Amino acid sequence: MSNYRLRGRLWIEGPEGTFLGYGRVVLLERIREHGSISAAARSMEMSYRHAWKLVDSMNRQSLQPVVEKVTGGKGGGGAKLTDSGEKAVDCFWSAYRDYKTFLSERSQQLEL
Amino acid sequence: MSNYRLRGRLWIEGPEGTFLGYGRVVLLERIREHGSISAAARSMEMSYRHAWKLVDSMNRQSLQPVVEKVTGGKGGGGAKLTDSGEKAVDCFWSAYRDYKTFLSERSQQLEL
DNA sequence: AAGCGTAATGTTTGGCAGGATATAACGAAA
DNA sequence: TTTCGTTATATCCTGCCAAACATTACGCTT
Repeated sequence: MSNYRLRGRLWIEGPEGTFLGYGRVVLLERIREHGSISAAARSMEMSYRHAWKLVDSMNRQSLQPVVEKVTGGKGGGGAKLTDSGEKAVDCFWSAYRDYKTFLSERSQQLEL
Repeated sequence: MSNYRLRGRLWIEGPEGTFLGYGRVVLLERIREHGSISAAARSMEMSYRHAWKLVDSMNRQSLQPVVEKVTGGKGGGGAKLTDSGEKAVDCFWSAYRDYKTFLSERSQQLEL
């Protein structure tokens, strides 16, 4: 067995650059779990501002928004993952799994 | 056809982190072409310092050095790609080709 | 009307990777 | 012994991006 292994990063590119990546998808799942961008950000030690920008970027690049947001109101508002968001999450994880498989298999064939 | 496509980065990881990546391999090829680290760096608008560090990192992580260096002497010295370096370059490009193919094929299957 | 916690957005700060700069060591060739 | 362009290495400088901080808007609840 070799000292070396193949590694990489994967993302889905949209009109404005990155649409979905590992961190973005985890953020979406946290939003689903916590019901707000701010709670999701806190839960993963990300600044609210950064989280908000990521959500904004994803929504801008998606025909249907991935996250629906309510500002003001009971509890100050919140955010929820849309059906389109769920689909995006699934789509990314599916590609991510295949990608991990590829890296793992191709790693064995490294000749050095 | 979708507005989205899969993109990624690929590298070969060694004991100290990145061993070979796209930029590093191009640097190795430039060294083969120009016969010195400094000329190679100039040719790709990379600082000598940066290029030197990359070569040093690759050599440290390889059983056999990928680049042999001569300091002083005719023309001030120089550097050449070793057989081991050639093999490393080939190995990376081979994996890179497969990676590109994977990304391209998997991109078509994106459902969003 | 006041309070609450969130969304939304602007401004400032800080960390650090890489570039720029400087200088020494090197050794063949003239 | 001088010259030359390279390798080798330390130190300073800078541009960028994320984090930190600050503020406003919002609308339901009480």
